[in-house]
Amino acid sequence: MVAEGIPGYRGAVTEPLDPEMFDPVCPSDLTPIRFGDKWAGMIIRCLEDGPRRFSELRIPLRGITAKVLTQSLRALARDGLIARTAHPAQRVEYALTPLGRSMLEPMDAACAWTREHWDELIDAREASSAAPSYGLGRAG
Amino acid sequence: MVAEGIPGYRGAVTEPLDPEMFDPVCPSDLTPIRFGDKWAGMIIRCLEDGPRRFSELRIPLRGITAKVLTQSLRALARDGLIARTAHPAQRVEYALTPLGRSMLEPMDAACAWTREHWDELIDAREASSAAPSYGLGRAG
DNA sequence: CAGAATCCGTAAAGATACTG
DNA sequence: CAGTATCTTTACGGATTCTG
Repeated sequence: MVAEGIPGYRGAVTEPLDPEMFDPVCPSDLTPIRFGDKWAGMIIRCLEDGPRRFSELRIPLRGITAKVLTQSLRALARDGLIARTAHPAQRVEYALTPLGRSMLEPMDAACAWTREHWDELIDAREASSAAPSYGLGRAG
Repeated sequence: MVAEGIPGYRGAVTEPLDPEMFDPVCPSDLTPIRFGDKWAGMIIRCLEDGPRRFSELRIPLRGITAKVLTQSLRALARDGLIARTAHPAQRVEYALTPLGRSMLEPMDAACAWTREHWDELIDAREASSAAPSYGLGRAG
């Protein structure tokens, strides 16, 4: 298809984009690499080694307020990624569900990618901050 | 170590969380599964099959304004994930760089996870909307 | 301790009009 | 076509105070 190409077009000849490719409100498309809110990933990571208490979570999540932490925990619980358990005496714990734990795999893949390409990312940023043309290219 | 455990604690005995585990401003920790802004992932996905024009990108990105698309494209270019090329006659194309293309791998992993667990996610949401207790558990 | 309720500032996003 | 400029709206997160 599109065998003839487009007049004057020298790039790759590709199919037009599907206008509905992001239409169904489906996270597998909508959030290709963006699960949850700002804190979700970090919370999941904090629960990796076992259940944690509310106050315990606030330590590495530097400066997160109780409100925001509560909101994030609730959102994760709503999606079945974590479970809340109230023990006697003001003790509440949060733990990964099997579903939540399974999320560690794609998370690790994302972290590995960032580590692998960290230098390239830094270099790109430095290059673009040096030249305020942020990578504007001109085709001759 | 923590061999004795915590008095009255019946869960898993785990090391305390490292207070500095998210301290270095390093995306590999900070953004375990959250690259870029709201649109970054979708833009990367749109460029998977080859270069695309500005207007072309606006189609599947339903309703994105020129301003927001410009901002997102600029941010991606700044990080070296996409390249901008201005062809003659008001024709500007955006294409994945090798670095940007390499991001498709972790993105695919994330998408695959979501597809695999889609039903569980839906079920969890329905269960929590049915019972407004959003998964509050009580330990006996 | 584990939140809930309220107020507030910023920043992201959207609408609209305009430009080379 | 590919943006820019400006204004308005909204969402997000933070600070503070209060409660069982």
